[in-house]
Amino acid sequence: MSDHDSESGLTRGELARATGCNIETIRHYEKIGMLPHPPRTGAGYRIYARSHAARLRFILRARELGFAMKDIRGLLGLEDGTAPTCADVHARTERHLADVRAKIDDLKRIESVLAGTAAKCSGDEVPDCPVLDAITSSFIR
Amino acid sequence: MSDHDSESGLTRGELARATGCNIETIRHYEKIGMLPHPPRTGAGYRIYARSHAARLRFILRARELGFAMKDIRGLLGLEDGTAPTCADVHARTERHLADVRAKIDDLKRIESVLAGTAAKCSGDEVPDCPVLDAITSSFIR
DNA sequence: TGTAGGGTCTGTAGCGGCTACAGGCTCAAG
DNA sequence: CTTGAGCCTGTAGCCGCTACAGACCCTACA
Repeated sequence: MSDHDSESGLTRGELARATGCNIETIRHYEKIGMLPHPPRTGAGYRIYARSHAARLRFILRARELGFAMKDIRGLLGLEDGTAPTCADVHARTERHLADVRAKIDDLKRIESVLAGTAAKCSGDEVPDCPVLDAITSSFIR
Repeated sequence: MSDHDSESGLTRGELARATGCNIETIRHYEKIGMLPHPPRTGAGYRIYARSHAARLRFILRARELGFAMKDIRGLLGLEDGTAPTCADVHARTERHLADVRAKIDDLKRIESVLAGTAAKCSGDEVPDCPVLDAITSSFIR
């Protein structure tokens, strides 16, 4: 590109490759305000700086950690426009941690039901199956 | 309703209450073929029999167990139109069980990251936060 | 200098799995 | 006969992307 001077910015595709993010997702995050509008070349190409890459990586890792989009917004200070305090972050993290633990418990219950019924299953070529019976009659929680 | 004779069928609302399912979801499941088209009254009201209720409960419980929609279709014999054999069900269940276990592992990793960083957090009214640092620099898996 | 091929731009539509209307009919109770 | 609840239909919206189509632009090579 015409103004790709030395080690300056990244194109959208380069940012995508650098972060492992889908290229379209970058545009999406910009549209919903998770990423700031980057400057553009004369021809309209987006040019991303290190700060954009850092922010995108932050979002992707928070996502990996299972934070909901609105929590990520909060962590980024996008809700009220001010950087969150450590106390804010702590509260949000504790809440999310509780959710994660609850989900682990749910899944463990599910696991035991599945493991228990699957073990009873003959694996035969018959239509009568203990797993189906278990789904038909078992209650979770 | 005019033909609500003794212990015959349920209306959509009654089925919803009887199963705990959202009333609109019932129509949705019919539309996507998870529930058969029920007979109708002269005025066009759906009338559900015991078999419909049983099938809907099956779907809801399979959903609680975390089965994906296409697996539920399989368990219901909707994929090839024939009742699944015990072997089919077993295979599907084992696959799902593996997914569940993988998800539990993921969440446990997430839990330990969150718990570890949250513990370091002062909870002060400052903007500098170890949780944010952790998200910025930690890699999952 | 021309051209081929990649990359990027925009807007819009689609995914799954529901959920929530609006606007009209029908039913049962008072 | 009226009132209010329930049901009918179709359609639109939700989230968080993802995938186009059709146009433009940039680089490399002949």
